[in-house]
Amino acid sequence: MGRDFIREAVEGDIAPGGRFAGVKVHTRFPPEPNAYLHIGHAKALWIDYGIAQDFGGLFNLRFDDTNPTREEQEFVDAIIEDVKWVGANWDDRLFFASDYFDAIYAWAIELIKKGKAYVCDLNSDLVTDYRGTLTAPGKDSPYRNRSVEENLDLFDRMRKGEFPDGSRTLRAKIDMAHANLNMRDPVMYRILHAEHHRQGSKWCVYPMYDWAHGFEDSIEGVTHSLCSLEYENHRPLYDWFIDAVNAGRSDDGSDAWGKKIHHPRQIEFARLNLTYTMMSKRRLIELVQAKLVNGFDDPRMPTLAGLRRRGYTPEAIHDFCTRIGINKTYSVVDIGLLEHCLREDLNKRANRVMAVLHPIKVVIDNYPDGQVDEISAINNPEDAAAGSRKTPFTKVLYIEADDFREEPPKGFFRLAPGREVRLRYAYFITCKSVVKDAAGNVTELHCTYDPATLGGDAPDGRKVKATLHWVSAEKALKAEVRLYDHLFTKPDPDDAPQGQSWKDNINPKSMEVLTECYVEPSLATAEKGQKFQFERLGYFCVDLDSAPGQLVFNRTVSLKDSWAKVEKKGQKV
RNA sequence: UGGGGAAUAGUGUAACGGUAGCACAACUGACUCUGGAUCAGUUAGUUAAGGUUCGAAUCCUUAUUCCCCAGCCA
Repeated sequence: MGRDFIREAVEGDIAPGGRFAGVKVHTRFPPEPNAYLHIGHAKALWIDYGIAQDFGGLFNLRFDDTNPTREEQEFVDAIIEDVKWVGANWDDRLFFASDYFDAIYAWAIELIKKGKAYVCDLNSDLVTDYRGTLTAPGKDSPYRNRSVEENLDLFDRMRKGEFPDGSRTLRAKIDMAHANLNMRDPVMYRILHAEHHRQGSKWCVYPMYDWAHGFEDSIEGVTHSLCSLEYENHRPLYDWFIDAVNAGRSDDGSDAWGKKIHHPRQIEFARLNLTYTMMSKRRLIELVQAKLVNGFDDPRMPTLAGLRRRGYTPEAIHDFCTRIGINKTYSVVDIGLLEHCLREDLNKRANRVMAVLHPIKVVIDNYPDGQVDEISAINNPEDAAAGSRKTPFTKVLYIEADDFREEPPKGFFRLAPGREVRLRYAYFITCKSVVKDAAGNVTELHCTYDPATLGGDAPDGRKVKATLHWVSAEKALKAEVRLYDHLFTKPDPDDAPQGQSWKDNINPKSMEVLTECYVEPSLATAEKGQKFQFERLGYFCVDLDSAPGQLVFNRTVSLKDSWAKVEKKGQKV
């Protein structure tokens, strides 16, 4: 019960009498190494890997590197790191489509010999012309009926590099009038005099994805080729190619062409879309190249590298992938769900610390000069094992500027002239007076504290309505904090008026850098990537740019802020 | 106007002829040394019209809407 449609199909396939009865379930994640992985890939990855796990099967990581003009080693390395980080385990099954080029080439020769493929001299434009349209049938290439011998000779010379790029292709002989355009004599090989990141200059012809992909899965024994919806129209072609090779072959290998090759089953599902997010690889590359973000691992990017740097955890991503489910319906998931999964995970594991992002100075007038109280603070109320720590309290402190209002609006519980509040784990303080600069801005608060309230409770039982976070002005560490917001201002970045584009919807305030922040001294030894909850503010992690004495934090996600909601509502009225 | 898919609260997803459920969001309230967390509750849905059936989100028919396909990209 509650099983997704793919798992149901797999279950049927491996059941007695099923297509793969008695066979071990085998899946794969087949990225093209031409960009960084994003959260949408994590969904696909988690489906592929999760199904292999659930059925006690095998999972491969395979790079689909059939186009040397856009693939690079940099992306291979980045993808491996990302897949590892997400937590999918391919054991020793890391493969490259390019390692199968010889086998795939041999099958192409076989199809030529079987009269099912031919060398076509039409150039790119003419191939398009001959293909017809969605509603009109195409027409046969004039080269469609070349002899097997001529095709073999020409294809061999294509491989040897005798012809320039684009001058000829090897095509499958299917049906130029087919209602499915993918079946109108698709190109199997194109001539490309390009250096391949693994094959060097060995090849002058490269297989097209459609021709190669089914064989890659076949070679690896993949039972279930899971992919996104746009490949649904291609499935009949993959089946045709495998069937074409298997024609003249038998299970025991006694037929003319030998033994049949494995025929995987492809199942398609809808790719992930997120509100306020762009998932197109092309556009993510564009954002990076146009320097609209600071690289693929910019914490605002939906790339796995970006999410990791932002402070996301693999566990939050797993939870998210599980919750969104699998289907064939176009859908856009609320990014709030991703953030919810993150908060839920971080709430359990991130230690609490105090940090003041927009400091305002507080002087405790009746607190002895030079005195330091080591205040005991709980590291994580959700995890008793996390223990506690000491944090210094002194006469001069910083609190959040937003936690004080000279004229508090209705519903504001925090500090105001004459009001008493609690400083978390420390003392009750009462605001006595305010110091302003020439422009009338509040620069300093003078308060008194009640020594009897050490630890945060009043012996006389009196209550306060607010608890504020604070740091010692003298002992705190100065830090840089980067606040992030959605990269786009609209739930659908493509929602732009006539004449404008998605780029006009980029959020100009997606990053705010605060350089005057103060964090409690216990953070001096925080390591890159380490995650914390800054009490009452949100979850933060130490950025890659951080250095000892030069701490830099990223805001991963804010805490839910019900006061902000109340205040907002008050403004509307 | 060709072919291939898909339609369930605002969003995502269950229900496989038998009480339309869950999660996120939103809104109430309780509790709280984080206006956090937690807990309790509320609002809100089967694209439409016919048909089959004791009974339909589910089966049939028709319509509507949305997505994908005319790279020598993947």
